[in-house]
Amino acid sequence: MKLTTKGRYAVMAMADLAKHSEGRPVSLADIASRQEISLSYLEQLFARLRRCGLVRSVRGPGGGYLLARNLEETRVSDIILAVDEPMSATRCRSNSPNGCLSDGSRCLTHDLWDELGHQIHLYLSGVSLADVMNGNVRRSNAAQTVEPQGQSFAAL
Amino acid sequence: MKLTTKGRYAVMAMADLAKHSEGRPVSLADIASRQEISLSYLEQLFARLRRCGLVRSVRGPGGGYLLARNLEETRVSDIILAVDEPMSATRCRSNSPNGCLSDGSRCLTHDLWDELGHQIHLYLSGVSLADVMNGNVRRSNAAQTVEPQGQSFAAL
DNA sequence: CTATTCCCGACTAATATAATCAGCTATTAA
DNA sequence: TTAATAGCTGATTATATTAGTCGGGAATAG
Repeated sequence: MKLTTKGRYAVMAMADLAKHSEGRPVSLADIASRQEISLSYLEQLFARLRRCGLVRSVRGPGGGYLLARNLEETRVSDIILAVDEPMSATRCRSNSPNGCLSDGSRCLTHDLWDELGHQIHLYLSGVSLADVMNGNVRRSNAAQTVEPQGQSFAAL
Repeated sequence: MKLTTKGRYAVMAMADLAKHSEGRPVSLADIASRQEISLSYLEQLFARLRRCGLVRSVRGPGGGYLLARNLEETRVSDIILAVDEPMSATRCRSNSPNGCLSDGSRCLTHDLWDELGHQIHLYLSGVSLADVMNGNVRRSNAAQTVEPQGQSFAAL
């Protein structure tokens, strides 16, 4: 799972859609002006969101987009996966479908990226649009096998 | 915390260094050829790693780089933070030092990105180079407040 | 019919990553 | 003292991705 501003745009737009739609379609032009994202760029993003079944479109005047599922079933991970293509597979240049030879064996960091991706997905698939809307997002209780180190994480 | 191939290169290189140094400096040329990364690019990365105190350099023939700390104290998060500059602060265009006004209130997704960054940092700061070397990486027990959904995470 | 809005593909611009190049400095060893 | 090694630096180029633009097309409500 790649984490770029592209996915952020998509989530912002979906949150905006969720907030301003009350059963009625919301036009991209509205979302664009509220979120300050270019209309054409939004169109590209929503094309993907639609293909992935996250939104439904309604054409013509008064048209726009509707959430295809309800708030609780729309997960942030789905949104990001819809618009961002997957990371270039750990950059292990191997072609074997899990091979990843670097010194003859599996490259040292393979499992790390694999597991990191898993962790991120785990977190984001546990957050729905409903959670985002309601501020049900803060809960810092992740994997905690190692004792924390005296160190700031200013930059996150 | 930005997650790009740049940080991956750095972690791969550090893992390689850890593996092939037995108290003796390892030259970037060796790492470059083993990991198939361009030498000059590695030099750029190691310049940062050195400035952040993660490695020590030894010049002259037989020189190269040494880990500045021991394996257990060198965390993956440190390596990535050293080479990747921090994410552009959630793309909230606000300047107020926590403001982030989008509709007049804090933008809807702010806390989400904030918390995601926190989660990622939490995970990566819990993994040391020693863990990477020993394969002590797999342990999928992250925040699990919401029941898992029937859905594949193929792409990570 | 006409305005609205989704839809689509191609194109451009801006930025970041990755790589290259030329030349320097410190250090070892012959 | 010289030559070779290897770190160090800044400037430059190449490539990829993100972000945005443009010009049109198709559906639909009024």
